[in-house]
Amino acid sequence: MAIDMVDIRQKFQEKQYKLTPQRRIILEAFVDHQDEHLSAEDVHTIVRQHSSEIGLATVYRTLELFSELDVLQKMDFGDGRSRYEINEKTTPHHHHHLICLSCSKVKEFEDDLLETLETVISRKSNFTIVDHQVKFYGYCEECQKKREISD
Amino acid sequence: MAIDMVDIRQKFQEKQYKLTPQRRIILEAFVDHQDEHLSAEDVHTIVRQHSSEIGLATVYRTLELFSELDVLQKMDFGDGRSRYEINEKTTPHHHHHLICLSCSKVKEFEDDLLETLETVISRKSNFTIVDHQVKFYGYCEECQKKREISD
DNA sequence: CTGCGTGCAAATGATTTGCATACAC
DNA sequence: GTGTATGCAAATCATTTGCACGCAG
Repeated sequence: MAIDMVDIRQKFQEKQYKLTPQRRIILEAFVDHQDEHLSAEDVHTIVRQHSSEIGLATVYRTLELFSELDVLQKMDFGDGRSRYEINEKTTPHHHHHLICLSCSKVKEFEDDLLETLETVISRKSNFTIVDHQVKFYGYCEECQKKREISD
Repeated sequence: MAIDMVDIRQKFQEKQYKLTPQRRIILEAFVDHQDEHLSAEDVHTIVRQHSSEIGLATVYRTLELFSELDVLQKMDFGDGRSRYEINEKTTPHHHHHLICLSCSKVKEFEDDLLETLETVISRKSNFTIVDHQVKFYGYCEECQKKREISD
């Protein structure tokens, strides 16, 4: 569940990156906010509370860096900003995102069914699939109830 | 294959929208560039060649309008700009996008398998699914060949 | 006519970048 | 020490918006 700090430290050494306090703090923010899909702004806000000043530009640069190192995964829910989450390399389970059209909350759904589809596509299209991203749009349980009331 | 102009004209009348030359021309751009996933800039460029000046702001407003009317479908391939394609309402087939990580070209893949997955999700998560978007990232046939050569 | 549509320029919002300073290794 | 990181402010890029004018119905 937790991040493998040893692994991360190693990746940093390999690439000659420095493990600065800012980078640690930003990483911490993700550990403290598991499964929350934080945006750069979100991270910046969180980080400012915990500690001193970290420039927004640094947050962006750090998020980019962690994405390259596969520590974080950059994702896009179509709300005009990039969001990030910890990349759990230990769990090969791809999870899909259920995006509520009403309250915009994002839930996750564990599933491996897509592997089948990938095989079909690879075969039919001669397209080598490396990764996929699936988003389902609809209405979450809470918003469905609200809708029933207001209708 | 072609757009149903009668249908579109009707939608416009219903909503009291005007079918201006600009709007026609922009629509034409999509007819002339089927399956090409045009961005606002793309449309603007295309349109400028064919005819006189159409402001970029107008292009944006028009694309937004057509999306609302379900004439176009707005999509996001993560390249920092929205892209649009004609919404073929006649074909209920959802097609998925295969995005090449090497040449960035986007191919399409027809498939209905996801309906199964939607049912599973709805049942397990109490999430009412309205729509989905699936993107597969990988390497297209051409780029695979190039890779073999350069490796 | 009349209000919706357009073009232009200016505003916005997320993200990036240049540069002088600061600090991890 | 030395080159990478950081913070700040300015730059960039896609998209949006305000406003006076133009034209489709």
